[in-house]
Amino acid sequence: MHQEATGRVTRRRVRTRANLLQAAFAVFAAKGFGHVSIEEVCEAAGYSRGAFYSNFSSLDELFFALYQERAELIAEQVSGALALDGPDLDVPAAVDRVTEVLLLDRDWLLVKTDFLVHAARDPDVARSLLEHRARLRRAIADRLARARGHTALPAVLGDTDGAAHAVVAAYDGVTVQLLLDRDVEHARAWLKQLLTALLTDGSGTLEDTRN
Amino acid sequence: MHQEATGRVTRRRVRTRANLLQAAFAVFAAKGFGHVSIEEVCEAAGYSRGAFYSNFSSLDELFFALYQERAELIAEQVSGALALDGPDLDVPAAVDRVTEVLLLDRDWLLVKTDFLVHAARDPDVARSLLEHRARLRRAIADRLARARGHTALPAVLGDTDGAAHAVVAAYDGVTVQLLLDRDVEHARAWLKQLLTALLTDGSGTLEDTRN
DNA sequence: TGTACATCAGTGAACGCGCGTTCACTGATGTAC
DNA sequence: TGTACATCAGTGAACGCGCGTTCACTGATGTAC
Repeated sequence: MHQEATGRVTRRRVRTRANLLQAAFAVFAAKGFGHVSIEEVCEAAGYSRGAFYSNFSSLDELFFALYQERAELIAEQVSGALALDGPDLDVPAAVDRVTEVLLLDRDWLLVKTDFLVHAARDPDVARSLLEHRARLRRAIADRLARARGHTALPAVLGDTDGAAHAVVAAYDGVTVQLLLDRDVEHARAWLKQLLTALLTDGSGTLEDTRN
Repeated sequence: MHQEATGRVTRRRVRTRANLLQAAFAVFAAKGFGHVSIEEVCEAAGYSRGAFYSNFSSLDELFFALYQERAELIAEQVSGALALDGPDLDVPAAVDRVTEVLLLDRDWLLVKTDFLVHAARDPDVARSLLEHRARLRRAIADRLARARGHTALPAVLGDTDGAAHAVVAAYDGVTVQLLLDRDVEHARAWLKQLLTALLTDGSGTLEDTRN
């Protein structure tokens, strides 16, 4: 690594690292990880290239740190949105709040998808991403389990764990469409519809939100 | 463009172009579009860099041509899988066949996802990808419409068009998981389960196919 | 709190490689007779 | 079918730039007293 064996971390270092990560996020979102040079990140952050090498050993390492940081943030927001209802879950309200968080930031969706294709080619990175997704699913499944009895899940998906899987798949699927058509409102409505369809017994017809 | 105004296209040219595209596909799949140089594509195809410039003006242009070609191929296979049943659609059988085609080739999923992040940053490319997706959805919706009455669709998704949207979203969602865990059998079972859940009224519980 | 000193963090110049791009050339292909 | 000629397609050397990587140096930061 780059800090000495003492484990000493100065404030300056923390600040520089944060600045580099923030600048990298913007540059990655704008141009795509594959088309970004170390030089560009440093320029955007206002540092020389030496500063980069003092904090990271490669763009890959920075990208990994960046993803971890942001994914952690999102995971907390989702947990927060799921926790608001007290002990019993109000499924439609929770769907609304989670949908809001998940599709808030196009830049994040871009960077997240860049990270996906990156992880798809590196088993170690993939494992870490899979673990992150598994944690997210577990949080959803746990929350759904607490709501059972109040709102019945459709049997086709199996248990709450199956439902959580389906929620994540729906999120990923809607993300793809949103990345292409840039229509956030439509994506949100569509995701709400999908999630509601998946999480409630299909007794009510929803309004049509498609193009 | 690169051929003269005459529109004359020699066989040699066709062959070279096809060789370059095929080599590019392999190289893109292995390393990712963002990490591939023109030089690498030429080396893989066994041509000099001049040959590349004689056929394409940039890697972006080649990538676009490559995507169009392959996507067309897949679309035909899907259409074929949907058409096998004669006038009336056997939903479960069709789901099996389509699932088989869609998740057959990991390399294609990788390249396709690379193309997605590429398109997400270029509105012109995005439009073309959206049109391709719309065509695919229309084919699905048309086919579903012909099966109605035989197999009822769940009302929550709206009409056949809504169902087609959901099918594509499910495909995209499962693709993400497959890219990470590389478990094709699991992905296939999971996609079948999702599609069946989406396309039939949820009266039967399917076996559990998750990890 | 202030000063002296040691260590650290970031600078910016330098080096060199990979590769994008061009182009004069030559062997391959197609056409006319 | 064969030959002569014109045009085309791909070659490979050359140029130069962008940028990854290194490193001696210096201002910044933290510590000891």
